[in-house]
Amino acid sequence: MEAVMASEEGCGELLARLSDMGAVIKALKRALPFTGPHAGLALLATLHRCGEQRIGDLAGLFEVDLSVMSRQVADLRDRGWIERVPNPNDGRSWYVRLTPDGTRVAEEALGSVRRLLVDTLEDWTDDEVAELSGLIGRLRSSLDAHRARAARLPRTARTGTVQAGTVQAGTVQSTAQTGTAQTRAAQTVKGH
Amino acid sequence: MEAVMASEEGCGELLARLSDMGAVIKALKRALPFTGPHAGLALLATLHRCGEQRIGDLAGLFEVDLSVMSRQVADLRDRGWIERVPNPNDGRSWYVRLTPDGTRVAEEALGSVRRLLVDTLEDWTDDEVAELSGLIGRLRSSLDAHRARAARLPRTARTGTVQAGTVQAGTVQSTAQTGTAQTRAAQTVKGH
DNA sequence: TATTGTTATACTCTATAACTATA
DNA sequence: TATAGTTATAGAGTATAACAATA
Repeated sequence: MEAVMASEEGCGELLARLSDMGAVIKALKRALPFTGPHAGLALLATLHRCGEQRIGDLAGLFEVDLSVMSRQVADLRDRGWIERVPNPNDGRSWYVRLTPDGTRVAEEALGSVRRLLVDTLEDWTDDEVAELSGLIGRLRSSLDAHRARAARLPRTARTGTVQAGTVQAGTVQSTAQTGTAQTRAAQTVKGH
Repeated sequence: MEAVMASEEGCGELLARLSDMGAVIKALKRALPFTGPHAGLALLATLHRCGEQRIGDLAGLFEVDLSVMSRQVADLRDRGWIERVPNPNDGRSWYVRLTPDGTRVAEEALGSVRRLLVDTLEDWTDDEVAELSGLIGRLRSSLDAHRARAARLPRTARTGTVQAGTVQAGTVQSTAQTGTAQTRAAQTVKGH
């Protein structure tokens, strides 16, 4: 046993901290003056950050069932904050993107939380914040990679729903971070 | 503007990662073979780690309303995993602690997630895991401190419910980590 | 009068299953 | 036959408010 690998002790401590993290997220949500479903705000934020996405990919990104994302999208559409555009390459799927109204709402709400966070982290350096962001990002990558591994090897073949959505989620994040989003033109409709 | 303080850019990035963290937590919960309410497992874990606690303190620790914690405690009590003991110093409040059955359930479930985490973090060093744990813990401390600041200064006095619960939460965690938990003897009952 | 905890009620988020439409 | 998405339904989890008991 070398001392380098992640130990059960270390992971036990991390587990306890994940509970803290859940509490922090809850507290931030509560402090947020946002007139709408809070789950929807996270969706707006992602669309604002990463550009238009397919509903299934968004479901994978947020680790929720496709039906849940479908409902959230419908809700935000009713509020006029997002719109669906047909996928020219596949008549079954849709791309979802912010409307101008949705962009405004997203920017206002995000600005508000961001300022709250800046105030909260008054004694943090930007490097420390970036370090935390980086480690969380890596945690998610590790999780996705682990599930990809588990999906390749194990007990006979699976349908692949979960893994596909999840692995794609990581991809979406990465491309979005490097600015590749907002590709794919709109129309060429078909049915819908 | 020095370059050290936490910037809006850095906090915006962290915000996006918090969403990732929410997804990770959801995924871990789902992967968990636990026959019971998942919110309850977090509660068992805390009692196992920190020893007996008052219901109100647990509510603050998890950032939920007292009524929510009361219901969760009742549920776990119905399952025989926790029990309440009267607080000899205050007839209104109760301490909650694991039963032997609850201890077993908690250890089994926690061991399972811990092993999953060890597998997932196969390319992390123990130091990196500790670094992430530390930063998350500090994030929570900063949030609590910020709310304590906000509660001291602002718009007239408040009742203090939120702050009290929250600040105490931090205290509970710290003492527990240094092994001070499991203090306070049981009985001397009164009414109940 | 304030605080600890419980209970009733309602609302949000979520998953499962059955369905439609397209590939 | 498989996949993308929708809808119906049910189950967690949560907050608000009204309540009881103790400080």
